[in-house]
Amino acid sequence: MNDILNRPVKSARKAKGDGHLRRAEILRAAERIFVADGYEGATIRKIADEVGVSSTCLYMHFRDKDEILLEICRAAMEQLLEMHNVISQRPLGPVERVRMMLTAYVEFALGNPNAYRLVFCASPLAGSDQKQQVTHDLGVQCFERFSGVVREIAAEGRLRHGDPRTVHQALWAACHGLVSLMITKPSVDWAEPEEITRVLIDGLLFGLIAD
Amino acid sequence: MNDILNRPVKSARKAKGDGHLRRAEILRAAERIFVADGYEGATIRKIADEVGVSSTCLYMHFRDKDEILLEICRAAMEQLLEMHNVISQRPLGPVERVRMMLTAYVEFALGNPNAYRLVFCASPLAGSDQKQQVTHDLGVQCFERFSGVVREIAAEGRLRHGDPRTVHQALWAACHGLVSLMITKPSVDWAEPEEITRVLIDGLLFGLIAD
Amino acid sequence: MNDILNRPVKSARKAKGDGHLRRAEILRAAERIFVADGYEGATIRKIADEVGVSSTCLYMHFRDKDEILLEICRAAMEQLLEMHNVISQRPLGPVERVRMMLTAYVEFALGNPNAYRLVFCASPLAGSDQKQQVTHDLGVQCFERFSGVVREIAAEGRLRHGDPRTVHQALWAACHGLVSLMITKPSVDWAEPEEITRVLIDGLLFGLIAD
Amino acid sequence: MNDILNRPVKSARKAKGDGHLRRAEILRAAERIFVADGYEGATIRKIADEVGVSSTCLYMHFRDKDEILLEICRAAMEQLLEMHNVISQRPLGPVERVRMMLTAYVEFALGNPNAYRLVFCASPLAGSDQKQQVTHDLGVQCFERFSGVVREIAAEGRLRHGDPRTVHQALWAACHGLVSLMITKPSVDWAEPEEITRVLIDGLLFGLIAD
DNA sequence: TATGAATGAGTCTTCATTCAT
DNA sequence: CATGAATGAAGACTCATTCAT
Repeated sequence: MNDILNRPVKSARKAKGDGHLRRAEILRAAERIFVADGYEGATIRKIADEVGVSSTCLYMHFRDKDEILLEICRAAMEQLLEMHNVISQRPLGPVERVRMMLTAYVEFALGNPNAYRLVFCASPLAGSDQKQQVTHDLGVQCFERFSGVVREIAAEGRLRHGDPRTVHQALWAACHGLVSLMITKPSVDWAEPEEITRVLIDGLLFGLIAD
Repeated sequence: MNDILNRPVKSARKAKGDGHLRRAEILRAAERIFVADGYEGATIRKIADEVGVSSTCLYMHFRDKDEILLEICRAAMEQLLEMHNVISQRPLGPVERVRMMLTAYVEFALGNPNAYRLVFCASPLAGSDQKQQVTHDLGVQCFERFSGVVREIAAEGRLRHGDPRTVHQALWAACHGLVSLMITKPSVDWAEPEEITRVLIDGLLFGLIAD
Repeated sequence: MNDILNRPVKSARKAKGDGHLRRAEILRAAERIFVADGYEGATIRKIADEVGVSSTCLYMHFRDKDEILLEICRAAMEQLLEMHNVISQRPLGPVERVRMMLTAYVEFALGNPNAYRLVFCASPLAGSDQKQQVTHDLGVQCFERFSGVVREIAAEGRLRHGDPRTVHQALWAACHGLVSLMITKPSVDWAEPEEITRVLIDGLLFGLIAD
Repeated sequence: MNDILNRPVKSARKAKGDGHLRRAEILRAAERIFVADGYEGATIRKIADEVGVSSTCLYMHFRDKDEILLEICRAAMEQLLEMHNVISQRPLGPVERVRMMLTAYVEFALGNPNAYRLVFCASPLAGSDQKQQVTHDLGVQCFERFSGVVREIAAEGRLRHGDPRTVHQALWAACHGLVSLMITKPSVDWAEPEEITRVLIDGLLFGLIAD
């Protein structure tokens, strides 16, 4: 599959690295499978095969299946949160910051479709309590980042309709819709991502926020 | 060996009717389970028990599990399409018709969350080819309904930004985002459905379409 | 393995009987395996193989592994209890009844070593709560049968040492010891079962009960 | 290839001593676990964790799991045999020596319930050949200790019933029954251990041996 | 002497599906 | 039209054991 044949074969067993690497390798494989086959389809065996190790081996690095998938989410979401932190501290007007945040959100999601889906598209009905709790928390945490800046705008009396919470949720939802559809319906003849993102966000901000 | 043929057929279990009714009955039961437990949770056994027949019996009416769930989707989507048809023929301006369509779309999705999810949130990569094809077709068909009316608006030169396709996709995506988030994140403290729907759609239309 | 080749082969699947028989057949096979390999060694697969069916098939007749083993115990213990009931109602003196009961107990155990072991030799630490409860209840129920008749003897003032409970427990324990050792240590050069049973019981009764 | 010999042995983990001590340490840990969780519950991992070393390490001191557990039994049984040796050499009448031996046997078993169980309650059919052989030998060896003294009594013509072998086996069996029941049925409302032991042994000796 | 990493065989259980009647 | 009985493939997970260092 890769250039394994060129490396000096030291043993029948894999001896790739020292633990830390193997863990990361499993996470990458799990993410690929999860992306391709969904949560239920991402079985321990498939992941193990993809890595090229035994199923048992996964249990040396993760307590159980959930821990693997959850770890994927956590890692991805942290990036998103960090991006929002950076934007928050820029010396810009609130509308501009919201625009940047939403744009970053869309870009992030399109660049990390798998993790995005696990956190934002998975049914809350399915899966263990633990999983629910973690994905829910991640989602909410992320969502809350928009909250402050929208309230700033509201404080300036610039909301055309609705209260801050409603506007905040509507903005988030619209962006989520764009990315989730583009991810799950790739066969649709979508407009250029940047173009449609701009149209959607500009339209929304123009429609909801007064000068 | 088995004198069952001589006994007056008076099934202890069910004597509902012949065939057509049974099929519908299965669909209703399957929908209930599917709504309650999601796709993976809707096992053949559960459905059969809910109907009160043997698992084998389901296979007399449907080829396999997918066919059952897909049939549920098809039925649901037909309602949505029909609603759009009705709206299309109303003697109203195009913007008004778009507003009604989007509103109806959101209401429909919130009222049929599981069918909606199967069609619009499931990964297109997962599942059987048949399922993929069907859900994809249903989704696209539904999406196309918006297309005409947006082009009408564009023909009147009223689009503030973007070409008709982009606007059309943005509108759809925004509504999809609202419903899919409300469905998958019920624990979020959502604004009133009607209020947020109105804010989102009005904001979008105001932002994207000029008078 | 057996004369299966001579029977008219009707189908690749087994079609032995109508459910009731299969259940009994599984119980018999499970008992054989359990006897040979102990509780942990009696795996679902081994039992299924012994019966000649798939593992899955066992789950059509029993909820889980415990239910199988427990059913074996229950059935066996009922025989023992019934024997004691019969003896209780004989018009004999209490010492004679106790002697018969103990003798019957030993004979039963030697004739049903497997079930006996599951109920009386299995560690109370191992296994599910359900299993513990059931085997414990069976054991206690059985043990209690001796209780009444020993109290009768005590009421006649004929106990040489100890209170009724102590004597009762000592009698039971001694018989249990005999059978459990004969079962678990077959390689010991045991005296004739009837002879040693008689010597033990007569010795005990003589030693503990005055004329 | 391995310069470990040149390094100053100063294990970061444990520097308890060299080999002999570690072996003993493992045995103690294994016994704790074995006592708490039974044979099947005493996994290699648990034992290793209890000691604070890796699982692999156990294999440097013992061939396999059985060897560990067997060693525990052997050690325990040696104590019992030693006790019997001491009693044998006391200048007492044979009946008195038998009484002391049986009492010591019961006390020992109640004090070492899990070792006792492994040797005397485990099915001889289950488990590896090695284990069978060892536990069997231990059991028999222990059993034989009673033999001589009972023959002494018989030589004095004091057996009320049965031949020496039968009486010998009956005595042993009764004591085994008491301890094995008390061990496996702790929830029974047992009489005081000393009281019931005395009643059982005195009753038996009185019933089987004439003055 | 000890380890971290890995394995293969095995555990129970559940699922969609099919056969013979 | 419907069933009871059965199946094979797969699920997650655990165990004793063994490499290479």
